[in-house]
Amino acid sequence: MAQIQTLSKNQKIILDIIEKANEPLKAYSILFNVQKKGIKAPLQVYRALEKLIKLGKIHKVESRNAFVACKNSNCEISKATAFSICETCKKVTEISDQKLSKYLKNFHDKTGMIYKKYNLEFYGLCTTCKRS
Amino acid sequence: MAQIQTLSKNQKIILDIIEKANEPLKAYSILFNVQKKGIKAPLQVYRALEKLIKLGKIHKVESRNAFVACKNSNCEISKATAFSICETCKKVTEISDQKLSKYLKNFHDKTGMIYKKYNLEFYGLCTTCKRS
DNA sequence: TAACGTTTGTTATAATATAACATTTTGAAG
DNA sequence: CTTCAAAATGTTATATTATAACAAACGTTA
Repeated sequence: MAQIQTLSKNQKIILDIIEKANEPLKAYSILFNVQKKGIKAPLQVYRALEKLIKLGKIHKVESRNAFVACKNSNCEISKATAFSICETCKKVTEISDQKLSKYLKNFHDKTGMIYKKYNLEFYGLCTTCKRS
Repeated sequence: MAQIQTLSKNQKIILDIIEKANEPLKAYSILFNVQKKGIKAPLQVYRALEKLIKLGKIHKVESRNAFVACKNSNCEISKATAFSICETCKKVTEISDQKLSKYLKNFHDKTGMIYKKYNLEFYGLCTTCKRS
């Protein structure tokens, strides 16, 4: 809550739109939505997005080039994200599974590489689309 | 081996370049590389890439918009991919870890969604960059 | 050969993202 | 309160990534 105060004008406007959407938004669709509020250029949107990602307020769904609000207070500043994506209805949901995140946080391979961050995207059929 | 025979001319050319590269290649850098071989348009490259992905010969590294040859005979036709990405030197390696892939293949969340596919990207520091 | 799916070739354009530069706002330190 | 630096803004231009739409050729296999 205190942190929201530190957001700038553009950042607030754009976070607000992303939070109110019930689906990931594309940068240019955000741009279209905020033009009435005086944000005219792509770069203004991309800059706000970049900052919001750094703050962990939003995530980028990489395989969709879309941006979604973080529903998980435990994302640890955008370091660890997992999504489920329905290939039929395109619905994207942030997965919040303690076991999964613990498993991945502790994962290390043979090479000895240090992992600071990950992004996981599952694709499949959601329960609604499964039925039909 | 038998399968490689069924690849078309463009598909072979493009797979060959991706396999010989020791890093993920961007579509337009592939395009640049094959122009001497008569492939002139982006669409020719993208079409071949799409097919090669379907066949599991290559993968797309989503967060990089780049394409890399599959080093894993057990990717099951591109259904399950995991990469490690060094944020310093940008090196991308396909992770081949039985336990990890088994864990993710069997993962299911509360929603009951069926997962047919996933893509996981770890970001961090590789051993070489760690030292310096 | 006829019919079909796949691949190719081509032009044009859509969609996504960043470079470069000038200016303004903000917040903390003196 | 002023000054300074960091952050944010505004703007134009351009780079990068990807697909639409259409016509033609190829390769099976009936």
